Formats: sequence, C-alpha cells, structure tokens
Amino acid sequence: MEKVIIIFGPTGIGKSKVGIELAKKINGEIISCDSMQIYKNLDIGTAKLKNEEMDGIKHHLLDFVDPFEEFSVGQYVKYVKNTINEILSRNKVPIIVGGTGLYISALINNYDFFNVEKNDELRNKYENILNEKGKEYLYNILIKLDSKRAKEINVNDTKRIIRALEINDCKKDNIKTNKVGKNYEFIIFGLHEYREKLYENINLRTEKMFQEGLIQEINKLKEMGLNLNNQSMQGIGYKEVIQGMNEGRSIEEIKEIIKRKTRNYAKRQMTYMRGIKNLIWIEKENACKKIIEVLNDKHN
RNA sequence: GCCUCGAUAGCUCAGUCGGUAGAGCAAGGGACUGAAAAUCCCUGUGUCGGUGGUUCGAUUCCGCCUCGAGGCA
Repeated sequence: MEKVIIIFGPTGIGKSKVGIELAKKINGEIISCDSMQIYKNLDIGTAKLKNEEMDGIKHHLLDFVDPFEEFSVGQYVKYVKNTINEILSRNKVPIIVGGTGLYISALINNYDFFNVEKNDELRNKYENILNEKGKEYLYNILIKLDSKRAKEINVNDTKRIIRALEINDCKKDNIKTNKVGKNYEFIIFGLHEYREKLYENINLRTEKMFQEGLIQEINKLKEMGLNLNNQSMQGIGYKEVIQGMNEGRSIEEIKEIIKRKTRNYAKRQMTYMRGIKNLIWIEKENACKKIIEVLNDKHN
C-alpha cells in the first residue's frame, strides 16, 4: 500500500512549517486540509502561506474555490483522492497538512456520505418545519424515519437533524456510493504543544493579522459583494470583523473576540485529535526530526 | 460635606418577602458522515465588599466603615 502522511494539529501550532521541512527531506508535496484556505482572496484571515514561504514545495488544494461558492466535505474527499493519486504517480510522497478534522476523518475512514448532496429545497422545507413547529417536532420526524441516526444526534443539533432527514429522503433512489477502491496506508501525526504556549501563539498571530491588513482584506471582500451569508465569511476573523463593525465595536474589542474564538476552535481541534485512533503524537519541538524517526522505524 | 444607587462565580448580572444562591459568557471535558474556522452535549462552593447589631438563624433587615457610579453643594 502506498503511504500517505497526515500532519494534523490545532490552529496556530505551526503545521505548515513542519510540513514544508518534511516535504523537503522526503521528496514530498503538500496537500492542504483546511476548509477556509480553499477560498481565493481569503489570505490574511486564514493565515494562508505566501508563495515565497512555500520554499519551492508544491502545495495543493489551496486557493482554488471562489469565495461566493459553497464547498463541502464530499467535494474535498474527491479532490484529495485525485491529488493523492496524482502525486503518487509522480513518485512523490503526499503530505496532508491541516486542521479540519472532518475532512481528515472523511478521508481516512473512507466516508461516502451516501452520495447525497446538499439539497436546498429539502433543507428549506425542514427549516420551515423547524421554525413553525419547533425542534422537538423536527426531531420526532427523524425518529420515525431513522431512529438509529436520531439516537446519535441531540434534539438541539438541528443542523445535523436536517442533514439526516435530507439523507433519508434522497438515499433510497441513489444507493450507489462513491467509495474509491484504492486504499492507502495513512500515517497520521498529531502535533502537540502546551496549551499556554499555543494560546500565546494564537494571540500573537491574531495581532499579526491585523497588522498585515485584515480589515482592508475584509473591506475588499465586502466590496466584491460578500456578506455573512456566504460560507466563506463564516471563518473566524471574517465573521467577527463584519459583525463587530456592524455592532460598532472597537478594533480592540473585535481582536479579543477573535482571539477567544480561535482558542475555542483550537480546543475543539485537540478534542478531535484525541478521538483519532492510530494518531501518533509528536511534540512541536523538532517535530520534523521526530516524524522522520517514526517513519524510519516503520520502515525497518 | 450631603443625597441616591451599586458592591454576589474569572467577567456581565439575576435572586433570596430572613433558612448560606443561579443565568449568559469565559474555562475544562466530550461528540462529530456533504455549512465543520460550522453545530451540539456535559461540568457551577462562591469568606453573596468589611464590620457590629436584631434574630433560633443574615448574603437577604438595621447601623457604621471601605471602594465605585451619579447627583446636590
């Protein structure tokens, strides 16, 4: 089986650098796994690498979706698989670097999502039911249609309830899955850093984003016609700036909110990491060296 | 100097007609199958500002003190 390396870690830990260092040493190419860096024109707020920072290493799945477009895990999985195969065909090592847990688990567990795509009509229908009759009512519909799935979801998690209903409505006439036959050997590394240090990095990074012109970037995006309804504007930083300015908050206040939300997010990512079996924990210090040691051990 | 209003969880505040308290946010833990930087779940002992009094019992009522906000001089 062909090897695919994954480097997973919370925001602000410094995954990108580790990935590049590793790519240089093992003849690899980077595949980004980040639900916001996929978007064009979202650079500063997503802490996207600049070309010169890539240091000659090829990066994939960055900057390829229009910020007006919606994107989904299912699409990501198709793209990564193609990209992995393409890299392997050139006898290079694919190194997936990122922090979007669902995208990673979808890939390594080969989720097929029942081949049910987003269906606005159905979502609107259930959205209306939710607004008119309440979440208990909506949840009861799911219990009747798919009690097994219902048990896995909380009544309040209406987003998941609606998706479950959507799947239920669509999958019967579309049982075919898009599972790819090919299997890879995933070697998954999880970067670890002491929380205090990580949070400090997050604070510094947020300040840096503002210095580099986050506000200007967002003003430009707003001029393009983007607003809070766009999926791309749900990213941390973008959402808070737009909302904060609407509410008349000061820049300092907005910064603090962003730092806090980013910390919350990093914490959730760490929870996600703990849940991945086979994940090999690597201390942030000298991470690349340690990864190579593990890879060599596996070889022998 | 006088008057009024505050002082309760890390923060913002609710409440106890006297029987030692609870929300939101934060924090910590968890979940996660097409919005995932999203969404959701679980976890609340804190000299109820200090001090004296009334009372079987005070964070709650009364006096004084300290600090803060506002008003009048």
